[in-house]
Amino acid sequence: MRTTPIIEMEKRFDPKSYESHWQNEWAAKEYFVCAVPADLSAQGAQQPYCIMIPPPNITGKLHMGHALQSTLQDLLTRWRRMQGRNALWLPGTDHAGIATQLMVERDLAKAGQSRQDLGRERFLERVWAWKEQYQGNIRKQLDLLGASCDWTRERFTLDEGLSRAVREAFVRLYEEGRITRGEYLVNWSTGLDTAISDLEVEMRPAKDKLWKIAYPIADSKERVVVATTRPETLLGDTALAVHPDDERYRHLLGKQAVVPIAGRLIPFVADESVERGFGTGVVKVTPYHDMADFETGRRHGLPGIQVIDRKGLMTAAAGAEFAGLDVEAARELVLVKLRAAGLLVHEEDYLHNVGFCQRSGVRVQPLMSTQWFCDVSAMAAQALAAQQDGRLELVPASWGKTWEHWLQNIRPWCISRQLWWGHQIPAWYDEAGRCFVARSREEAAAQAGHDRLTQDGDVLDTWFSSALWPFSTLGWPEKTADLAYFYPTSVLITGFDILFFWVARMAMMGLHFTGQSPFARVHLTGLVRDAEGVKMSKTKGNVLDPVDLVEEYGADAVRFTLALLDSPGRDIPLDPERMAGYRAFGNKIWNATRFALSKVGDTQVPTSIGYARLALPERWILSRLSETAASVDAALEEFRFDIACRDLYHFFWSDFCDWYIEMAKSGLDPGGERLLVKEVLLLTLDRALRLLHPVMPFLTEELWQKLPGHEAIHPQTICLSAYPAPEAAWILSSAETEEMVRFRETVTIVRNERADRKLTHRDKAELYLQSAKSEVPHSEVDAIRFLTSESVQRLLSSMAGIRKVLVAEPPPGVANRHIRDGVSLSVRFDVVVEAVDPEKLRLELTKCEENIVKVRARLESAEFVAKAPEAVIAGARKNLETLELERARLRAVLEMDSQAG
RNA sequence: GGGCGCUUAGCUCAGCUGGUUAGAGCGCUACCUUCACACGGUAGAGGUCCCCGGUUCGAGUCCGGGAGCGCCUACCA
Repeated sequence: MRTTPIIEMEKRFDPKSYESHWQNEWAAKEYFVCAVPADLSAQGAQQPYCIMIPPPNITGKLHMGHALQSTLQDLLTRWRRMQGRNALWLPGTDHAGIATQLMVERDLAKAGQSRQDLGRERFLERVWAWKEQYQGNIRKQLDLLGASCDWTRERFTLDEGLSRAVREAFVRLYEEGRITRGEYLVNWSTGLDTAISDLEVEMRPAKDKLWKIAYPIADSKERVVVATTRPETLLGDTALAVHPDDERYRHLLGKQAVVPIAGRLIPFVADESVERGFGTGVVKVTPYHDMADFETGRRHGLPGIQVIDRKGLMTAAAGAEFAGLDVEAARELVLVKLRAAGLLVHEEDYLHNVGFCQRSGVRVQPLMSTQWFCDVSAMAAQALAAQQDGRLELVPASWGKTWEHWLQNIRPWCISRQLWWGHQIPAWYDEAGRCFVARSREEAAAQAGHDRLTQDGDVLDTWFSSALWPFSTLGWPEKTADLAYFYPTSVLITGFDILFFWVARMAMMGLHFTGQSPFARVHLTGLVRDAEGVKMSKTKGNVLDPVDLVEEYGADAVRFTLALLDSPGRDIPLDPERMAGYRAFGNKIWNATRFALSKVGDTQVPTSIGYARLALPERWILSRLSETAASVDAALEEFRFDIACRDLYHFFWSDFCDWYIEMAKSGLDPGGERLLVKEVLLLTLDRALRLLHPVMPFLTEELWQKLPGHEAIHPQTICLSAYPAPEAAWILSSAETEEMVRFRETVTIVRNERADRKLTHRDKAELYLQSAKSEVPHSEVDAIRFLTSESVQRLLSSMAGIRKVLVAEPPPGVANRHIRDGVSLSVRFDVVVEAVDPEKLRLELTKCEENIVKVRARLESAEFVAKAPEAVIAGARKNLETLELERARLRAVLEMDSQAG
């Protein structure tokens, strides 16, 4: 027999000492590389499980949101992999059109250059060089977090394969008549010099002014007053609108107004969109510079006049003295002239919502422009139906209404962008201006009958390629084995902030092109905020960097914290203090393992256990282990990562460390050995580490590899070992559960008595037991027999400092008498003890009496007794009994102490 | 204007289909350097569950109304 072996483990764990080692090892051994099974019909063929990473921007750095989502994706992937699924987590990056182009342009600007100086071709070379430089960053950061991606399948949205998918999708949608090219009023960003989609417009309150301007009526002395926030656009007015039922203005219908300054005559139109109560009830209509007016103009067949150009400058159509002025200057000049003409009636401060370009921050300028549009109405109906009939489940389900509302009110998607970095639109024009949409230049030439073609200079909205991500990454439009096997994917995890940008569009495209929802379930996470709940932003300086956090707390603590804080439908306030707490949890796991290894000698991790030979403490921890395995599984099935982590934490720290290891100690002592304690210790530790592995992969691998005989569980790695399943046979019987409760209560009573007297664990005590009633039912005999048994006495000795358990009347002077299930327990300390603080006792007594009143009142209510279920009534009765006994004890202690004092 | 969510201990949050004296982490207090762990142990203090009303034997939990906060959405110029 070996005595205490030397365990070469530090007292404090140090994540840095092993995290990168294991990440390298896992990558080198290709544990996470997935393959389609050769024979899908074979018995025991693995079921696929697939998650597509929401591709981070290629030039980007991972932020806390990525860290959160990656943690959850990895957690699910590792869990399913251990459950035996062929689990693929496919990584990749997004070319992020505008974001990336802006970064490179900013870099160019430092050298005093613009992209136009370089020209399209050389500029794109520059961007590709950037891409090469940054590509590896994302992987490095995911590796740091412990991500178990299959990097052999890494994809990039501008890869040849994905680009082919983009062209294919575009051409098919064009052929179906869903994609069209035309001139419409679009959201124009003068900051980016491109059109943007509705989603990229951010509505923000802006402090403006509301001006009231008088328009003379033609052939009349009358004037009509109009309210506007944009007087400069009156140069492009083509009508004035009033509500059809507005008595004040009915007589004007059919007449004409004179546009101030411009002098043009414009008609009055009656339109129901006009709010009679706002302003004067008369609206100027500028179809080419206002979204609402565009619609009004269409309804009434009004022409439009473009007075502002794509740079935000006034056009010649605005008049010679305005042409070339920017909007602000033009406004001032218009106001000066109106004042001079006596037509400016009123001016007031005005707060209203205005559209800003999300990316560049400038005010969006509605502008007439020729763009490509995708009519998504039919696809939206599909996406809506999929959600409603359950093919696509949103978690939390509360997002359903938002989903419905957006899809029901969807408008055409402007998909062209006046940028260079991205998928160039697969449309070619000949000298005659004819347009040929085709999969390649050759195909377009074949259509045209000649090769004198120029490709459309615009690129597609980045989200167009992202929308194809779940299947373009698997080889679509080819009918690949990957696509057949892994598609549709199992789960999507992403932030609610891109529900429309990305999730809805993937659903639409996926359903349209493959006939299947691209994912069965979508888990939408909240936003990661700072400790005070404030949104992280560079300007506020409260941004936490996942890389820094991993450096400080270790990846496992970061992961555990993020997963634990992910409660459904809630944002995540991230306090680094909290991470320190879960780093301590890592240390706890480390030291529990260290303890076990120092005690088990040559014992190997058992693969099965002789359950019938086990004593109560061993049975109890196996029962808790089994319950935990069940609850963690159930929680993960529902994406309740918070519950899963809490249960694991509680099981490991409270059940395993605080109770089981303490109980195991006496069972390991020479002379008092219980059967199979070492085996159970190792078995529990092995399974606990495996249960924890999906959320804390590094620590668990490091420790699991140290367990003697772990190779029998899996020859190589915990990553591929089986996830522990609940064992129904290990659940304690109710009689055994009662015994365990009794034992724990007894320990707590003794500890309380000791603490009340400010004694230390060195002050030993005797425990006196008696039946509390004159007649002694069986259960109490059992209870006393249990508490006086040798094994329990040994446990009470090591855990509660009880020297001896006696069945006898406590000696005089011992007033404390706790009654539990008909057994009275009194603790007598060896040392002369101080009286318990009477103030505290009186407080307890008061509380106790209040409760007695409450419970008694309930039991005396006839209705309660008549209508409440049996169990609840019995519970209340028992409760009352316990409270009354407690009251008696407190009174006795108080009385005795007062006599003594 | 429409929709959604939140309001529970000093802080950040759990509380499933209503059922004993409402929980966790951190923080706080007291005692303990006990041979796995001071990133520890034991014990403890701390809450009119936002307000009002209703249903019920019983409401943090269900229903109605209100207040405050947050987010999404929207053609009152």
